[in-house]
Amino acid sequence: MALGDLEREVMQQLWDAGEPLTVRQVHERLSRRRELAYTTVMTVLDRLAKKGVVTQQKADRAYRYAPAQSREEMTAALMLDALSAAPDGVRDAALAHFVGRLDPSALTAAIEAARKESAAES
Amino acid sequence: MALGDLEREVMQQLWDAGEPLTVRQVHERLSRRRELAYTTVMTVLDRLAKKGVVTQQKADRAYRYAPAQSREEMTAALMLDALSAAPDGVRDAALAHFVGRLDPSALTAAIEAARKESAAES
DNA sequence: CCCCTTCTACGACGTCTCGTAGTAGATACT
DNA sequence: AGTATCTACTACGAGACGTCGTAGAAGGGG
Repeated sequence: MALGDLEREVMQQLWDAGEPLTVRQVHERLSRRRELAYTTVMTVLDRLAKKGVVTQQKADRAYRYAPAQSREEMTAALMLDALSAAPDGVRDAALAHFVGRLDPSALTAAIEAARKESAAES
Repeated sequence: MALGDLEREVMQQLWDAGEPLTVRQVHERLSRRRELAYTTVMTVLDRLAKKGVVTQQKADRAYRYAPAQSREEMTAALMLDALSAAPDGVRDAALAHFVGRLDPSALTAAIEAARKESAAES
């Protein structure tokens, strides 16, 4: 599920908003930085919905769009995709390469956070 | 640097071979499973070279193609790309999500391997 | 009741990437 | 000289994406 540039910008707005947005709202926010037709935003939101990365809820007469996943979840999912693209024998080595390239303190912090997370959910 | 299906298959052959291959050699290997024109393989290798994921060395009169990176390195790089696509504030949480979704024993094994690796290179 | 605004639905077009391949031209072996 | 082998260049169809336009439903104000 690779997103295009504009698609990413739109997701950005949805995530930043923290609540479902209408096409008009997204269009307004994007219009602060660049000129875009209303229908362009609509098309992009529609495509994102068809891809399943945003959800559509009818409220009043306008649809409201919300991300299907948090930024963290989507990012983690993309990383997992990249990892699982490697054939079985290579996956461990690839993971080792990856962690080797991380800031060690960031890694331990992440492990700690993940541990807390899983403890909290049970 | 997202690769297409055929591009991935070609990379697979190059990695499996462990040595630089000519267009003809790659073509032969791929032909065992599917029918493909020689020039198709050539085009793909050329595109991969232009993307920088394989290197071209002239040997005799035929080019020989070799992966620019190992499978592990490329996979790790892709994971890092996915991670750095997240804005600063989200990156830590994304990493936590990622490690939370890994098999813990795979993770500790990877950390161990990475530690050994960095110790060896110094 | 009719018009204007607001939304969605659907189609369209240009550009890029990718899979797929043909043809032309260089080069070398026989 | 003729044939095989390689690279270079071009091409084309499909699909993704950025970008919009138009048509048509639906509600609010006069």
